[in-house]
Amino acid sequence: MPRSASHPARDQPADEPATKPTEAHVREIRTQLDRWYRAHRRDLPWRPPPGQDDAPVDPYHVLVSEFMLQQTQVSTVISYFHRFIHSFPDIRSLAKADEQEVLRHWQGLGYYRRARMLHACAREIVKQHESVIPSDVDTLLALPGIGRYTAGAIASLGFGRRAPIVDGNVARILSRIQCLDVDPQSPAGLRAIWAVASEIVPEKSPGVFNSAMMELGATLCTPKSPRCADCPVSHQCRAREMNRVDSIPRPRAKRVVPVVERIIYCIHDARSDHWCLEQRPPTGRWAGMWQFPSRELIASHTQNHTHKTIQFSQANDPLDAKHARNSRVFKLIGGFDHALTHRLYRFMVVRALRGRASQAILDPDRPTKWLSLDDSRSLPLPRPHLRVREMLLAR
DNA sequence: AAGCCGGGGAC
DNA sequence: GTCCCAGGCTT
Repeated sequence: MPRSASHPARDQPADEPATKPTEAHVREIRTQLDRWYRAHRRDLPWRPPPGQDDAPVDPYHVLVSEFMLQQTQVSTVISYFHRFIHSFPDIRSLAKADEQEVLRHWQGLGYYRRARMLHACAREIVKQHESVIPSDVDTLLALPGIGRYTAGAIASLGFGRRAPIVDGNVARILSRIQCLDVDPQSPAGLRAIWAVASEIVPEKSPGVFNSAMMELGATLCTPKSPRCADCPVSHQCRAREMNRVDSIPRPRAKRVVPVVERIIYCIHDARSDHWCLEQRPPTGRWAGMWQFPSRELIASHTQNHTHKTIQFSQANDPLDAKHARNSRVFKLIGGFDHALTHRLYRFMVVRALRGRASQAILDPDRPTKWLSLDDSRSLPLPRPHLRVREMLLAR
């Protein structure tokens, strides 16, 4: 790319933003960030012990933690990580585990495809790589569930390889440091950010540097109200210099959230004190997990959902909600909302006695099991159905 | 390029 | 209530 002849002083083409920090800035950012991180970092179970930041870590721990940390905050992951490593201490034990058992350890964490991907990834490593986790980015990228962020994280944090990473934190920090007014979600924005990340990651202790970037984003350089006064690289931050920290990166566009009304049938066999659970299909939301039979109450629609009380629309399900409220077979026992990122579920919970009417609810294409509430703990259930089970146990 | 996929922490 | 998080896969 030729430099602009009309701006000979600039070190960037005139038609592009300044995407490369100067060498002096890069040196200072690395130095300050390293010093700050070693002094202030949190102690996390997949990291080396405090004060031993350059000590080797188990790449398997990095692998598991990075899968769990995709789109998930550190504080949420910690307890799941401990239980997971306790049950599956190494790549072989994970590879030979039953998928339902892996899902059960993921229960409540969300984005359940990650669990199945991690399981498939472990099996692939055992099969293709003699149970040794690959250390180079390209080999890692070929494994299921590993994209360029996770590949770079495993290579740098787990093996000390020089590899850039860009997650939500790094994207925000680099946007601010370079004052990049781009959409960090867009391909163009991501290209620019990855380019900066590639320049800035050092040869020496790249894992410490990458961890430091994410730590900074999680604790100081937050989306709102960043604590610039405490930031080790505030003097290298162009957004700070331009007084644009609050507008970079640009907030993403908000979306309308559809409301989905569903009815959950807790079908009880009084003789055995067993309850009916059905398995969800192998794809889509909560894939492969088990639930109390649930059916849509009304077609999804968007609406203002600010009311506190559960108000259900006119039912069009086969049994009719009015019937469900009043009959001897069906009894309304509660309702609650469950918010996902792109949907709001409004659940009505009904207890049903096992019989012909309740049998009509079941989808013949879905596997079912009749279990005591206690025994149902052996199955992976989505969060709303964990809640339903607690409702039944409390009765 | 856009949609899909959970749940919760922090405010 | 809001925003968004140690993203990747599918279409």
